Amino acid sequence: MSHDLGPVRLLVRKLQGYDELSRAEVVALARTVSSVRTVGTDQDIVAQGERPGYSSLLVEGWAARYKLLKDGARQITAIHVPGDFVDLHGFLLHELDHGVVALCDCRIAMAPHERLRGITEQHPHLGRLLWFNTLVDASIHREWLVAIGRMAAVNALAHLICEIHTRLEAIGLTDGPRFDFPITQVEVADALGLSNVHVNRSSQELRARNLIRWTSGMIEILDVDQLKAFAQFDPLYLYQTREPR
Amino acid sequence: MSHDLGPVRLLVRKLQGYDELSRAEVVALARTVSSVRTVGTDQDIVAQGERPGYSSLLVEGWAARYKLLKDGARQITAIHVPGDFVDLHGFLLHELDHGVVALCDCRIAMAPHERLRGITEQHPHLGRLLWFNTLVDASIHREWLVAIGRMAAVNALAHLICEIHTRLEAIGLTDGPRFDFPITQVEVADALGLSNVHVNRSSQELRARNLIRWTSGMIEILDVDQLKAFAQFDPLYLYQTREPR
DNA sequence: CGAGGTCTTGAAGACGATCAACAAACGTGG
DNA sequence: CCACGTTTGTTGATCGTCTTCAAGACCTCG
Repeated sequence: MSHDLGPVRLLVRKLQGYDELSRAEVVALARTVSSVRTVGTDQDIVAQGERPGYSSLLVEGWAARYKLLKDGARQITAIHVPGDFVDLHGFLLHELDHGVVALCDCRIAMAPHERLRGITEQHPHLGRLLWFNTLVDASIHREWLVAIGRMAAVNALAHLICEIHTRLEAIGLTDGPRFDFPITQVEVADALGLSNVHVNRSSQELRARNLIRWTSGMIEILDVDQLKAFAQFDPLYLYQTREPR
Repeated sequence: MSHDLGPVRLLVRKLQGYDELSRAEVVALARTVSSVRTVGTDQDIVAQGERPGYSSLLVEGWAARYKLLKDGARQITAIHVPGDFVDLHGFLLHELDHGVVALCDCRIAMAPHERLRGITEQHPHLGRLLWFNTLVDASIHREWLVAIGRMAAVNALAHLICEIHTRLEAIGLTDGPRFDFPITQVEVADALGLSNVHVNRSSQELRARNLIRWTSGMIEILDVDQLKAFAQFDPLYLYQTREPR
């Protein structure tokens, strides 16, 4: 059943981790998505202030939501991996308060807002799962607020690594404790509200503590339990539990 | 029409700022809310990890979502004012990843989750507006990430003051540039990821610049335009525009 | 009037930023 | 396959914002 779903394959897999999906719902979801396009590294998938008539589903590649300050500083507010909608909230918000950039070459599927609205009318349960999906985004925002606001840089970095690993695991994109991490230290810095220099030194500390290995676009967690403890990482906020929603 | 709505009065007013509400929808909303209870200052409205069968609507008073770290540090991830659902997301998330505390004496109305589910089944448009409401929460989270991650303390504080003023204005709880601000500097510090000492000094700077007056639980903005410029405050992220959703 | 919370102030120190330079890795074209 | 330029990662030195600790002033409410 997980074959041949095309662009929605990983999304379906992720949603099935939240609640059971009926066959009709899977079909409805697959029908919601139209064409697929590609976006190159560092290109905007959606620009800030834009009003796209569709939401973008990340099929392949990594992306980030970001906001710019007047002095050019950038804050990344979310990191997205395959199976994530990068702007499902655009369906109801209409005008986006942030941009979305491709962190590496991406394949994007488009879900027209009128069809999403159709789901809320004809498939209330599936509609609730999409709503749920945006609630997990918000939950991740809150966790990042804690990391950025109250944790030391090293611990926040460890936390981010735990989170990404856990999210990739849910869609089958990990190789045990190892996973592709195709983004730069500058981008991590913009996500954690730090300077690139300090991210570099923090990552060195994690390596010196033998918690991770991080080379050429790939991270390996050497001691999962210790890293989680160091980061005070509790995966509850990712809500990867199957319950009737 | 805005009289006699009881506990949902301010919520209805806020939602009407997002989109038109039909009479039937207002009635459905009013019927969703059952009893009202009171919660005293510093008491938990919802405890972290709880699974309440209802969502809490703040009728009167201020509240905050927060998370605690092991060393006792607290990060406030959202500040709520009357008319806000403090945990509408609990409807679908079930277990809360954070606590909610009353910042002053509060009156809380309860919306059972089964009735909220009924709204998504029988009133899809109203359901979308509730979804929308949680999307604005998430948008505020993102803006806070920017403030905490990339702005200097003084500017972040100014930004928070602009936000609260704008949100209170939408529900008619401002007196021109003045509004009740019934929370302590410690609580502001926990929201901005700062120490209370630094919040104190930052607030002094805002006062020295003649941007605000802040005395005995009340703030007055002395120069709205200058304060907004200083905070780089753009209210778009609050989505106070009426559009078909 | 007293007590506890809140605000304010000062001094010292830490964490992270900034600036600048260099090394390593990568991709591209010759 | 190598040469080259560009991006990314790394290091050192200095600086600044914010934290911590501690004490005192203020204020509010019983």
